[in-house]
Amino acid sequence: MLNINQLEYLKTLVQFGSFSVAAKKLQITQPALSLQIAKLEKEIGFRLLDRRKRPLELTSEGEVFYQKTVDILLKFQELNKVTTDMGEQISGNLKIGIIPTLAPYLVPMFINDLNKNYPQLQVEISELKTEEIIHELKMGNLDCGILSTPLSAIGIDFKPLFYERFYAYISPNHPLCHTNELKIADLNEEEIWYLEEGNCFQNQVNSICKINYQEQANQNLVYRSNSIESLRRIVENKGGITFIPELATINVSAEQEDLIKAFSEDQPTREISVVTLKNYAGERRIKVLQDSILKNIPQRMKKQPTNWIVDTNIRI
Amino acid sequence: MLNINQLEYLKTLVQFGSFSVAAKKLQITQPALSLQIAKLEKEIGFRLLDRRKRPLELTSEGEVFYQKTVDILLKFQELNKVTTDMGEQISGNLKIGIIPTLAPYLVPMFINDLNKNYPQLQVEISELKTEEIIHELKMGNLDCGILSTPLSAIGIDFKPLFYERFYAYISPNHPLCHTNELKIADLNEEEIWYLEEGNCFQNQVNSICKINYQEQANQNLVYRSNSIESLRRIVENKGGITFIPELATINVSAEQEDLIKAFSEDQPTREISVVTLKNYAGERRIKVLQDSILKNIPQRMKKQPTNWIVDTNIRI
DNA sequence: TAAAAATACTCCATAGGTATTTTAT
DNA sequence: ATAAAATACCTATGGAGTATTTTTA
Repeated sequence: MLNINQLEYLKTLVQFGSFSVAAKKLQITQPALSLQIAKLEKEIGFRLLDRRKRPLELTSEGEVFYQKTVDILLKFQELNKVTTDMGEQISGNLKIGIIPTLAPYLVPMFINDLNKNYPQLQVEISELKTEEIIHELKMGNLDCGILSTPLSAIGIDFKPLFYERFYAYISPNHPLCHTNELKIADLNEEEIWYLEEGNCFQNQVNSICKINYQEQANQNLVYRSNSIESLRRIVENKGGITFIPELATINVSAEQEDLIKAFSEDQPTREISVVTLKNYAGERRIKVLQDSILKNIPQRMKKQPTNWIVDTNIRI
Repeated sequence: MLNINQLEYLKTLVQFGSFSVAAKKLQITQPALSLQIAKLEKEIGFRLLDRRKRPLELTSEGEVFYQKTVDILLKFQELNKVTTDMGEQISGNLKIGIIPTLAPYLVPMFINDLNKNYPQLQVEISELKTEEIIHELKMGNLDCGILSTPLSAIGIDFKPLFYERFYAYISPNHPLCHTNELKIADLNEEEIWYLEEGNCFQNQVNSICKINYQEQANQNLVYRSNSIESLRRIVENKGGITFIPELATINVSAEQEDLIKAFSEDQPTREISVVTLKNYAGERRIKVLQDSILKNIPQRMKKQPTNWIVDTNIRI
């Protein structure tokens, strides 16, 4: 008789493309995994995987079976959420995906509070880009994501949490460092350091500056980073300008403080939301997360600004 | 660790409202069932059922859990259909619900052919009314239904199979038995024998005759039957008229033949379809059923008539 | 030839059985 | 008082482990 474990095993196996690697992830031995997959294949009467390929590949029938498998496991997780969500105190685990331009600043703000108030709740945080978060949500590998919205992806719901302004971070050697009235139009895009493509923060910066991506070969350093902190260091050491989000302006040294410049008018802002699958069954734990975050961020960031909310341009 | 069997057990237990009855249906002993449900409850941390009620009742948390359970079991059946649908020859089982005004005439026409050509396919047929068929489909207890359409029910697909005319069945003592030009308007609704309410055939008869239901107390016999055959016997013995569907006009004795009267103009017709859940995973076995039926019914019934297709007035 | 998957076997957890007691109408 | 559910205990199937061989990139 077909069982849930076998499906779980199949999913992991397909995800990692190797019996031994998947077995390790599943915390069982490789022979145990081989055996269960073999049993599953015998039960259903056809081969799920082509063992000659490395990494392993699904057969065409296996492909269909695998899709249904992912479906079922999702439903199963829903069931588990329902049960843990019903207990007296929130328990179980909460897997959160957070975009890299937010994670290092936001996580320290709420995580201790959350852990302290809900000691039974096992929190797992992964830094992932928006697309990755959506994908992992749909695969049932995450409970929720914290990322910038609006965003249109089928089967996904989002609830705005707070609003975060964009700031400029300007080298002390740069003339704009001393201006009082910084405007977007004053920025020279040749002097700006960028995040690697695929970060939604960067999409937004492009849209703010109306840049069409093209590699700038006229600089002697091209450094596309995934982290705001890296760019900040570059600006400090090599000059130039970068964009930083509001949460990155909190708890900085006095010298760094001097390099942070708000825009004087028409301040660009990004909306940060919690996203889940539609019909996600763990409402209560999401509420708890939301509350914990809102309790620990500056008051002013909670209300929707009337000015410029920069779209993410993400349509999945 | 929560497993599929336990969910299957829960579903059956809720369905039958008794441990001992459900255990029997599940082909296990009552203690085995009690134990598994107890384990399940321990695992999830709350009581699923109120044992003090008889029949057993779900607790309020149990209600939520049960809904998800039905969901999962449906998905699981999908998976099983996928696998059996993929094998060389069609195998597994096919649970069909057929409305009572169709079943006794249609089933004998195709069942031998189907069994002979697909010996590996275990066919289970239940006579059920339309609403029951829809409900059982949604509960995952049926693969498909054969009933009269059009019908609007969310999550349900239907494919027309054939078209069946309504005939009058008239007592030999009745003057209309000898007319050549029978019209709907000639019928006196006081003389007509009816099926019990809830049969879609009866809805259609009402609509044909433009009757608004009201118990006719002026007769010395009120007999609301669930079967066409019963009404036919009544007409033969007590006189009067009833409606019969076209398939009930085939393979009848010479005497009965004489009592069957077609309507001379504007012949009312019902559309018969195969219904499944949307996204039903066993497409191939449904195709096989369809082909077997179409192969064995009169050629003329297969083409959509231009005249009067009577609506079922079923909106679920 | 080295890493990965399959096979052989051993062990133990647990689902399910029988017998019996407890509970509820 | 009787029927239904829970409990106690036993058995056996099968999942997971270790050791080893076979496969294939």
